[in-house]
Amino acid sequence: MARAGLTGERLVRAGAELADEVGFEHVTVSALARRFGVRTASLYSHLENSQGLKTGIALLALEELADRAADALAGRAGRDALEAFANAYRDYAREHPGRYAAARLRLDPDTAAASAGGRHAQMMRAILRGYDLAEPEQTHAVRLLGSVFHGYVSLEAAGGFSHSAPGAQESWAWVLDRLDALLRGRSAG
Amino acid sequence: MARAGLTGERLVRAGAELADEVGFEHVTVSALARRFGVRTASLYSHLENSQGLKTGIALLALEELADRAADALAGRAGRDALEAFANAYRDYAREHPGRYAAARLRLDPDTAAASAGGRHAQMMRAILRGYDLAEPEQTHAVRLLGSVFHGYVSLEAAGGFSHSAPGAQESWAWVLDRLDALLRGRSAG
DNA sequence: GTCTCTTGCCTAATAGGCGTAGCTTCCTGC
DNA sequence: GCAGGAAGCTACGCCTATTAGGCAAGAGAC
Repeated sequence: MARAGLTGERLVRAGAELADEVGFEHVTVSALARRFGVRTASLYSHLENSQGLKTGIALLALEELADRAADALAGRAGRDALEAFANAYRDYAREHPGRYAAARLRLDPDTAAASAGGRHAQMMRAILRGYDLAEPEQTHAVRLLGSVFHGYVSLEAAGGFSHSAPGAQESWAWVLDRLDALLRGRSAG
Repeated sequence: MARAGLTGERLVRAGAELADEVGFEHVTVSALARRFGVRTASLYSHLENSQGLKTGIALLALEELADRAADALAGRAGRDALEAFANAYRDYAREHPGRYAAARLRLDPDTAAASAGGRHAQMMRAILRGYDLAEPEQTHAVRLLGSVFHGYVSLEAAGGFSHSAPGAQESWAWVLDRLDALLRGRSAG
C-alpha cells in the first residue's frame, strides 16, 4: 500500500490549512485523516491526541505571527512601528482566521513558556521604546495594545463591523492614530 | 415516572450555569441531560438541537450583560459612565466566564438583529454623548471601546495578565483613564 | 537476490456525543 | 372515566476520539 508520508510536522501544517478553511473549532483528527486519504487511527502514531494537534497548530500560528510582526517591525520606530506591527496582526488574522483562532488557544504554562508568546510581548515593548513610558506604565501599555489589537481583530472577524458604515479599515486607521497620540501623551489631532 | 419539568427556558438557564462551571465549549446536550437526570433524547422536545442550545445561552448572556450595563449606566455621564460600563463588562466576564464566552458566539444575522446586541451599541453611543464626537468619529470610538473591553477581558480570562506584575486591576484602571483622556481629546494627566 | 526488521498504515473495538423515530405513560378537559 | 396531547423513554444510526494488535513495504545486511 502506498504510504502517505505522515509526520507530526506535516499533520500540524495540514491542520493549520484545514483550520483556515473550515474554522479552528472544526479541526478534527478524522477530518485531517480524510484529507490525507488515511484512516483516523493512523494519525495517532504521529500525534499524541486531538489536543496535541490543536496545541501544535497554536504554536505554529504564534510562531508565524511573531515572524511576520518581526519583519514588519524591522527598521521602524515610533508610530511607524506601531502601525506596521498592528497591521501585521490584523493582516495575519484576515488571511489566516483559523490559525489566528488557534493562536488564542489557552496553553498550559509550560507550553506557553516555550512558545513564541514571549516574542510578542518583547516586540510590543520594543515599540514602546519609541514612546516615553516608564514602568509600570509600559506594562499597562503592553496590555492596552494587546487588548486593542486582539479585540479589534476578533470583533472584525466575528463580523461585528461588516454591516455598518464607515468601513472597518477607516476605523482601524482612526484607532491607530488615537492610540499613537495616547502613547505620546498628547491627543488632539 | 416523575417528570423533570423540562422547558426550553429552564434548559437554557441550566446550560448557562453549566457553561460557567465547565466552560462554554464543554456544554453538551448530554451533559445537560445528565444534570436533569433525564435521557439525552428527551431534551430534543424542548431544543432544536445542540446549536440552538448554545444560541439560547448566548442570547441570555447578551441580555443579562445589557441589563447590568444599563443598571451601571443609570444616572451617570462622562468618565463616570465610561468606568461603570466598562466595569459591568469586566465583572460579568469574571463572574460568568462561560456565559461571557457564549456572548461571543457568532450569531446568524437574523438572530443577531433580534438579540440584545443592539442595546450594547446604543449604550456605548450614550456614553459617548458625554464626549464631543461627531460622526464618523463616534462610530470609530464605539469600535474602539468594544475592542478594548472585549480584548482586555478576554486576554485576562485567558490568563494573560496573571503571571506578571502589576496586577490586572491596576492596568485596567490605567487603561480606562487613558481611554477617557483619548475620548476627551486630551491625554496628559 | 534473499532475509529480516523496522516502521507505517491497517482493522477491530470501545466509549461517548448528536440526532431521529416511534412508543408509553401521565395529566388534563370534558 | 375517557380521549388526546405532552413528557420522557428505548432503540438506533452516524460521527469523533483513542487504544491494541496485525501485516506488508521498504531498508539494510549478507
